[in-house]
Amino acid sequence: MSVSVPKEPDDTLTIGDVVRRTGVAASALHYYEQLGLIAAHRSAGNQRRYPRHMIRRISLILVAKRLGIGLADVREVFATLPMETVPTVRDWQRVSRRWHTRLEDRKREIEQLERELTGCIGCGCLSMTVCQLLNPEDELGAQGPGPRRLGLSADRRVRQRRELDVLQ
Amino acid sequence: MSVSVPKEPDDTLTIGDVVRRTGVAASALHYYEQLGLIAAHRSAGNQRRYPRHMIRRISLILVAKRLGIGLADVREVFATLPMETVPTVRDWQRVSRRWHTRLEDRKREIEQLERELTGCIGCGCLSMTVCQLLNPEDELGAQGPGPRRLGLSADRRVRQRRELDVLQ
DNA sequence: GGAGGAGCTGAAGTGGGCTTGAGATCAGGC
DNA sequence: GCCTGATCTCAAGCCCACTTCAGCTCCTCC
Repeated sequence: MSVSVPKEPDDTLTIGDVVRRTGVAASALHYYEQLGLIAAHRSAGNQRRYPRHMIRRISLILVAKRLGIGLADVREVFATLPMETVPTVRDWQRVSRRWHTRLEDRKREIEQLERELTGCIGCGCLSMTVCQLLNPEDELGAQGPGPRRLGLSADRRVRQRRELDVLQ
Repeated sequence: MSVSVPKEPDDTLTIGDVVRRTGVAASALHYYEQLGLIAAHRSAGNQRRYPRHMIRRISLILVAKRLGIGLADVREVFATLPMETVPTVRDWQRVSRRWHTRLEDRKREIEQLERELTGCIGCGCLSMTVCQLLNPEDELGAQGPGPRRLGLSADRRVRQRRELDVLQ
């Protein structure tokens, strides 16, 4: 805003520049701005002018997407990062460690599923004897009226949390 | 339909039974039916009556969900399974192997990300020297006008399909 | 035979992460 | 000064996997 640094033309990027450099569509950038994930100064004619370091924020958003992290969560993390300046190495380490943990959780989840699935291939699960994946109806029925569910709720995000609950 | 087996009351399940046994909401079952993933006979009063083996299909849908597989893909796989009878061990092995492959792909993806992220934590990426994750703008800029993107497509589903395309 | 819970249909709503469209303004090269 | 392409805003639309709702019928038990 009232930064004393004079804005030279090379100092900032137009939205088109950012689109070309990141591959993120202008409409997505608008959307991220709406969510408060990124910000831009405006030209005299009300056009967005991005400081160069904003590219890094956008890169982080893209990383988060690859990690399967929702924008709401990204927002939370970004709330701790400076919007007007380049984040420090410490900032980045904090974020990347946090996301690394997430990643490991997801990996553990997948490995669990993999074990179950591998077991199933071997055991010929359709006989429904000891399969963990295809929870047999008969056992369910035999367990009485208590609703022993398969433990999978509707929403993906909720589901992931549940599985984490189970695994930890 | 014109199956000669007499329908004894115990032979089929009401939608409520299925809900209790699988934990899947009735509305979701309606939806799956709409998509052709499951089917039910109807009572004289137009109520759904599920053959017992339909529980297995539903279990498979739940497994697919845990694997992050979309219903469209499930549908594709289900097209090769018998709707009116219990699938064979071979059928199940085919499906589970297919999904197992998927799972491994996803795991490899995560491991790749993990490596990148770990590397980044160590290298202090904010200096933007050799980071694979935070693709430095300067390098991009130095590479000339060619749109060297970050290589991350918009949609998760599209991305998954892309990966399949690449891997198969 | 009556009460009340279970089930039916079709349409609309939800949420995340955007895209598309309309209609207008801005920026920069000739 | 003009033309063209870039950009602006706001609203609406889209896809997926469901859920919710309204208004009605069915089934079971007493």
